[in-house]
Amino acid sequence: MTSDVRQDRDPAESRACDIIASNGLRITNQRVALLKALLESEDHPDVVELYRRLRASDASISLATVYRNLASLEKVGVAERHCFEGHGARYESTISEHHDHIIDLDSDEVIEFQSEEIEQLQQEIARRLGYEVIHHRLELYCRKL
Amino acid sequence: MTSDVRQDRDPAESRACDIIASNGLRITNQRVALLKALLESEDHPDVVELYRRLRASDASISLATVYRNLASLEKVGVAERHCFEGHGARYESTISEHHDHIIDLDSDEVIEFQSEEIEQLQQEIARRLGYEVIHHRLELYCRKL
DNA sequence: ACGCAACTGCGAATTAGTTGCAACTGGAAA
DNA sequence: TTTCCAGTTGCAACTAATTCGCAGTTGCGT
Repeated sequence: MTSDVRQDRDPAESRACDIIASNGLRITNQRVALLKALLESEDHPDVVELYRRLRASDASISLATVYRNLASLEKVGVAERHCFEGHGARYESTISEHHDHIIDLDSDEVIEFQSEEIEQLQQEIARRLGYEVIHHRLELYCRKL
Repeated sequence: MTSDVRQDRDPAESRACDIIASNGLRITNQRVALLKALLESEDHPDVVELYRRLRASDASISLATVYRNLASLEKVGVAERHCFEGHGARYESTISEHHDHIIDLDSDEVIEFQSEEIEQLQQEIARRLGYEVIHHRLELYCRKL
């Protein structure tokens, strides 16, 4: 191999690799390439789009590997799968801050937002019903004003 | 036909039929049977489960018809499709009050709740970002306390 | 350097949902 | 009520999305 997988310049990448490794998964070239692709993505790419981007630098990576690694990264909590209405599965890394999504119904654009206030209300509601929130998912389907 | 489709005893059913008809869709036996199945469901059945329930009273209904009618009912706003994590598509009728969902991660049970406060916060956040909320989706993945 | 379980590419298989088509049927108009 | 036809249906074939088996490869602990 010509590139050394362990050169973790990006702190987010290094952090993610620690999580991956500490879950007993190996740091493979394909895995790291996928991780990088996710970390670099400003958008919320679907599986085939990620596959396309990865093939740009590694023509031999297979779609099955992309699927398998997305599942692995999701399992250890490094990636998140979204299934917005009317679309297939889309992914993003979860290394940055947690956020929820606004989906522009006209342009399909996805905008991220955070609200500590909503998160607290969610926990309060759950607690009132005898539950603890492990994670959540909030999608606002919107149109421009 | 032995049963008259127009005998709308249930006001919810009758209301839904009005919406369906006013959207140019026909009130067919299969459609009404599906609607009834959804209105009667306390749970959030998936497509095959609905198919199973419908076949109990009409052995000739086809899975394709169930798929097509679920899409129709969703399009006119009478049914809602959910895609909770780790599960396939599940449906419920939207004739009753709007609500969001708590998903019990251990039992897969789904609990419904409402929060006017959260809804208002959502609208406020969207407005601040230049958007109007058309509809939304909030899922709390929880464990019992 | 060694050994082996984890991982990978490939293509076949599976699952979920859609579609073409000929026959059927609501329901509006006559 | 009768007619008429676009909307609807069952069936089977089909597509898209995802998973799986397998043989060969490769991280990485020792």
